[in-house]
Amino acid sequence: MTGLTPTGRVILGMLAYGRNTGYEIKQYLDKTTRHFWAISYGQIYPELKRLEDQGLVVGRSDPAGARARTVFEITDAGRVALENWLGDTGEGIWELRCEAMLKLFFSDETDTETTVAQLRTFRTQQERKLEALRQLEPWAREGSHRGPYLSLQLGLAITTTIVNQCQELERQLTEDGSD
Amino acid sequence: MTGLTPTGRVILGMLAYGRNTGYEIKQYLDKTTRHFWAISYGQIYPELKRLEDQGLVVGRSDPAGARARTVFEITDAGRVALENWLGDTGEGIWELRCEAMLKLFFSDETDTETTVAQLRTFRTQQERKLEALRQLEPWAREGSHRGPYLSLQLGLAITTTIVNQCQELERQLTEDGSD
DNA sequence: CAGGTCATGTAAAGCGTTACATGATTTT
DNA sequence: AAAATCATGTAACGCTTTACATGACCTG
Repeated sequence: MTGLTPTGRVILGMLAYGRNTGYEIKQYLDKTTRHFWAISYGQIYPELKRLEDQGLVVGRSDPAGARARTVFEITDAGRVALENWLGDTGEGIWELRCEAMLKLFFSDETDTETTVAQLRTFRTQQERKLEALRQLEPWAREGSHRGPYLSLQLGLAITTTIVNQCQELERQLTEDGSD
Repeated sequence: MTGLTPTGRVILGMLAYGRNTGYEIKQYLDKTTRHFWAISYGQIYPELKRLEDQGLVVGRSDPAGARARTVFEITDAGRVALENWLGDTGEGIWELRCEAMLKLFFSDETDTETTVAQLRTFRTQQERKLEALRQLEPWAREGSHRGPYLSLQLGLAITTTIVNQCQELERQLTEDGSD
């Protein structure tokens, strides 16, 4: 009945949160949900069209001067679809794809120094993410929406743990390189 | 130069770890790397063929009775490719796709009870994962390989944090429902 | 006037899952 | 004899990224 794709759900949510052009959706998404749900222009524009075909959004041309611009709004049917999704307590998508963990898993095929170097690269990557999330904190706490702050807390907890655990593993590997 | 796809790298690693049929690779992978890197039969068999075309693995037919079976082995060139990958300290793939966090992010479009219910579903899912990881621990610790245990420690840390943070958020949401 | 940002879109390719199809062997 | 496990594979479909293409507007 829903027919709503994962991407469609994000877009509907973004529209409900007042982001109303494809461009603006992408900007906001890159700032916020990118850490746990990324999408690209290649999906956004076709999906907006599909959602309009389904009557879940309406777009009207609203050029800024000579620059083309289509402003979208969520419809009542769209709101119902969004609420249905948010209310569905079935298990949702959970996918982790971490090449660093894969390398760690296969690290018996290489030497300890290389593995430590891999861990450091991974930790640096995650520290950068952590920094980005931390800079988001004031904005999320002071905003009128509670959701972004809730999800940010989860993101911060996960990323902090990864950084710390990498450090711990680095320590383990550099310590007992003796036996 | 590499041409090695992400899936190809996993399979090469699995072969190096002594898993030598498509079926056995899938079994082992479902037991271990599934938590941070999943692949399906639909990728394994075609990829084994591609790797053979590239000279990175060799397969020979080794039927058990009348049951067809192809046993693969990693070649010297395959070992080189594997080591190149493991030695490459560039940043690897990191992708998280978490619908629960997405729902949390958009939770201002629904009521608090629904959000708490979502958190509980998510936590239950992660608790199940945690249990599966914990049952893997003795095997990983006592095995001849160190890598699986290292990556398991990371997996346990991440999943534990998710479970705890969900609990904390549930507490936050059920407490200050008063103001 | 150059560089950055706003804004929209498409095409091709790659990646991956799901569902299906088949059949032998082993365990209960 | 049924059920589980071993074992291999394909086809269709869907999702996503990357790269490309275009052009207007704004700021220094």
